[in-house]
Amino acid sequence: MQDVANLAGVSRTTVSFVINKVTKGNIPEETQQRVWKAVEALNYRPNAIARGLRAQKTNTIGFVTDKVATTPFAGQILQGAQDLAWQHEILLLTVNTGGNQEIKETAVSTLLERQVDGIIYATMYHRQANPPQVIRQVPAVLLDCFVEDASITSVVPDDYKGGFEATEFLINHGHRKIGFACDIQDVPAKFARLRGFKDALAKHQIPFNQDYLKYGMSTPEGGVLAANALLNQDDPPSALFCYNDRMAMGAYQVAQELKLSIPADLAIVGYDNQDVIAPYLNPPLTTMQLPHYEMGKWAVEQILQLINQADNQPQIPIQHKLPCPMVVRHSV
Amino acid sequence: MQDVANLAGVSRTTVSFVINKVTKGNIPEETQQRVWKAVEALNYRPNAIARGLRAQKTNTIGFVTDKVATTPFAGQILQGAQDLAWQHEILLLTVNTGGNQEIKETAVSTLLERQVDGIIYATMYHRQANPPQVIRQVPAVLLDCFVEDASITSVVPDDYKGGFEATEFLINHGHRKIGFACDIQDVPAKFARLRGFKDALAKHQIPFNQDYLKYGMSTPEGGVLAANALLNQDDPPSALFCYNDRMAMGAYQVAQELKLSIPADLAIVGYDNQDVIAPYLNPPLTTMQLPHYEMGKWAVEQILQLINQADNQPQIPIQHKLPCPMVVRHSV
DNA sequence: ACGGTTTAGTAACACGTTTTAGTAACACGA
DNA sequence: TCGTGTTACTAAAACGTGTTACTAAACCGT
Repeated sequence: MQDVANLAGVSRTTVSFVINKVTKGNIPEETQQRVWKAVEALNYRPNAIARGLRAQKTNTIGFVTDKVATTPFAGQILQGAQDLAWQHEILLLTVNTGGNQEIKETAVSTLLERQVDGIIYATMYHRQANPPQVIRQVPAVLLDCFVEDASITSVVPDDYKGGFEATEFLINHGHRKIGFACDIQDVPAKFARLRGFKDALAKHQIPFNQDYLKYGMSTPEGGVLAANALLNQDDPPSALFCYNDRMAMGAYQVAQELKLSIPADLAIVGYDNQDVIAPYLNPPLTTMQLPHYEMGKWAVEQILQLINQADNQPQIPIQHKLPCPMVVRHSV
Repeated sequence: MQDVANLAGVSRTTVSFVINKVTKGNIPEETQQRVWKAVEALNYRPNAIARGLRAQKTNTIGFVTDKVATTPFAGQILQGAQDLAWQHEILLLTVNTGGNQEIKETAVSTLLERQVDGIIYATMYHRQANPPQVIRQVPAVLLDCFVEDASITSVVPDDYKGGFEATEFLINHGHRKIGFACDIQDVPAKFARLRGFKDALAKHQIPFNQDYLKYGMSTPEGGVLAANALLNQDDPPSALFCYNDRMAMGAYQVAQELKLSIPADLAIVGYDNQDVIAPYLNPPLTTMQLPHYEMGKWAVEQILQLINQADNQPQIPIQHKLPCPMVVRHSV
């Protein structure tokens, strides 16, 4: 910067004013030109580290994930977060913990050492989480997870509404006998989707039938299991709502074995809109899309708000839900 | 830091010596204890930004990707890079450009402004790339891509060897009539795998048959196209090597339509080991795994080496290839 | 007692910015 | 001629570290 100042024949202060477009510096156009020429000539690039030290603000957001590799959704979350951050000239410092509790703690500490302006704490499926306490020292948003006492702003998919709409979609296509191939694990998404399922039935005066609710692991194998249980009974359902696309994949297999044609003999709706599965099943699967990209964006948006009002008295933390839009293909 | 010094009754210098374990400071054990107590009591956390400014080293590596969301591989690359970086207390500053050339330029500039110690430039499939020139101002490694003149260190999958081994695996299982469902696009991976395919045939004195080489897009639809062309001819192949798992998925569909049972009537080998496809096809697909995780690790390893010898005269850039291990399932 | 060495520590500068407070030079009106 | 206001600019103090060069005291061997 001193070199630029020398070349332009001004002081460092003036260079700073010009570069940062500080108008109250009152720098005439002609001088500004001189400075820019010098910047150009010397290929000068301001040092963001020094700037961060002085400004006490690094334009960096920490992004903590549990498992990034084992899920195809991570990329979408990250992309949403980055796209919005980029617009505000903010970069993401990413750490993933592999679910290891100790690493979680040190990850957040490390990010704080690096003076990030905020932290996004993301999990790869909708669940309750226990982020380290130190995360509260800085604006934070939980993504795809939440804390029990709702004391930290969080954003998750609206699984209830998704379950409701998926079911209603089947009803609106004339189905009355609708089975639910449900995840056997106790996760928030399961309970919400199941409630949505039941409420949609109730809304249309369809009694809930316990025989139309079967469980399996949230894998293709689990889908085979649940679909077999659902379809191999007297008076089987004519439509299946599957907890996720992988279970739906299993249901497709069962349908094929039973010589049921989709959607003529059996309608199927999945969940997740997993991009390597749903479009490539035969026929392509109608499913509910998880708003990963949108959650990423929302989280950054919210962090920015929190940062910009950080000095004011703390707002009460928002618990936000984003809708899961339906992707209609050909399985209904 | 001053507060810690006051509480421990020493100077800032001493605190710095203790925290950084600078032995030539000659600080006796007892004083060190006092300092650590004070650090603990005040919950002091060193400011990595200030440290970075002073040390002219930020322990940060920039990670530039083209498209992270549209591929399930991104997570594995990132994970590999992060795992190794974390061991060295280095964090990753990630930017993804969406393939936009202008964003590429500013992305690298932004990273340089932030004084990253090195830059990894990753693409999501093996190809030639044109990273911005400014990337050369700092240790850099290309991941899954390369520049024409080999002037930047790079790491890519060994597609030739992968194609060779996949083909030889089929030969060793008794197949002589082996078809290749090949990508129609001109990408480096295609040429390398095809060369591997031909060389494996040659090694075993099997003449290359032009009718056993058919093209299609690298999608399930493309797989259907190529597999149909390969199988609907007189004397069709008894085994198929597919350019990737998605094309293999299409081949499975064709096999089903032709009532060919896999692997009895038709053996299939894929490529990529895409985790939501390969294990869930019926039967599970034998395929070549792309070394994404390993490439991530290798890139960081290499960057660290480059950083630690940055003052010496420049080494000649390495062009590294990592093997694609075979994942044997039940399609052969 | 004395010179030299070790021990235990500190003062002060440097890293590259931003920003506050201030100053010369000049214009203008009375 | 003087006071006031504006314009164009700068000196210097932060921001929080790491490190070099230095010192005062204690110790040691002769």
